[in-house]
Amino acid sequence: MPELPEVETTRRKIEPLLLGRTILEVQHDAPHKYRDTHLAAGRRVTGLSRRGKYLMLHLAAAEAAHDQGADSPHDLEFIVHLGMTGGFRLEGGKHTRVTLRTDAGDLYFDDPRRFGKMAVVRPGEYAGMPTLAAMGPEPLSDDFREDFAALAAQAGAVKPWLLSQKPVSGVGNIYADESLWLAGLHPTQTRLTRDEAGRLYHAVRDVMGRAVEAGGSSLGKGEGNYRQHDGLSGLFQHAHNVYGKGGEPCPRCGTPIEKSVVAQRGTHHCPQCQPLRRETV
DNA sequence: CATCAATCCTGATCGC
DNA sequence: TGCGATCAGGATTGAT
Repeated sequence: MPELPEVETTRRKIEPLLLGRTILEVQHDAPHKYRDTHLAAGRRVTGLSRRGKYLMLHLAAAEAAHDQGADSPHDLEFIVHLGMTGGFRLEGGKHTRVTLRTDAGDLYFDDPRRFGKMAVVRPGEYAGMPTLAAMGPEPLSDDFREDFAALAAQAGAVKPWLLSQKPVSGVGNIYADESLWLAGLHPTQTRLTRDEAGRLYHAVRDVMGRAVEAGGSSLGKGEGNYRQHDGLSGLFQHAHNVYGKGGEPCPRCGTPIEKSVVAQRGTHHCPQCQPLRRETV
């Protein structure tokens, strides 16, 4: 399930395949999921960026001057969300949903469960994408500061709060569980103290930083799992401490990891290391 | 406004 | 071994 580290890895991997290329055509059969992607035809990719779990191809007129190095101005953004199972491939297959035809070859978007979405918009016009419009700071940027403690002090259950993308961007189910374990916080803890918020801040940065370095997490053997465009796996799944490890001993204290459901998501935590602090009213 | 549940999807896995 | 039921979950929408 692509979260920030997987999307960032995807960005880095497909950048050399798309940068400077002209998109000739975008083929698909689901206009509702891939809105206005026909507008990309005839435009050149001048850069690839990422915001949270969203990938953006910067598009400019094909005849615009070819700047070297820095990203040149663009007048359209081709936004891609990988959903649960989306990913780019060098060859088409059974689950190819979108084909990007370029002047330097084709790139295929595979998405078995069809949760992925695309849209072409004017830069920054995210009215139709409320989560992107209200996106919190990048966890690995200087915009993410410990002053998020002020927000955390007012927050409801901490895991759903993280998953909302508002306090910080790019955290999904896997990295929420891993960050909360590292911070020693119960998934349903509310109204974090300053100390708790500080621990969570550092845990999110640590987990996300290491996961990006590892190329993200690749889980399971099935087709629907995250892979890089060349079929390579990320490595961070080997560093998971709690996700997918219900019943196994906590790496820190040996207590069996508990599996539960929080906010309709499979949730893993150590009852010993991550106790729920009762509100003292 | 905040919280919660339903919805979209289909391959993998589980239970009998 | 087969087959139906269940699980997985990010973002959005609708309900409370």
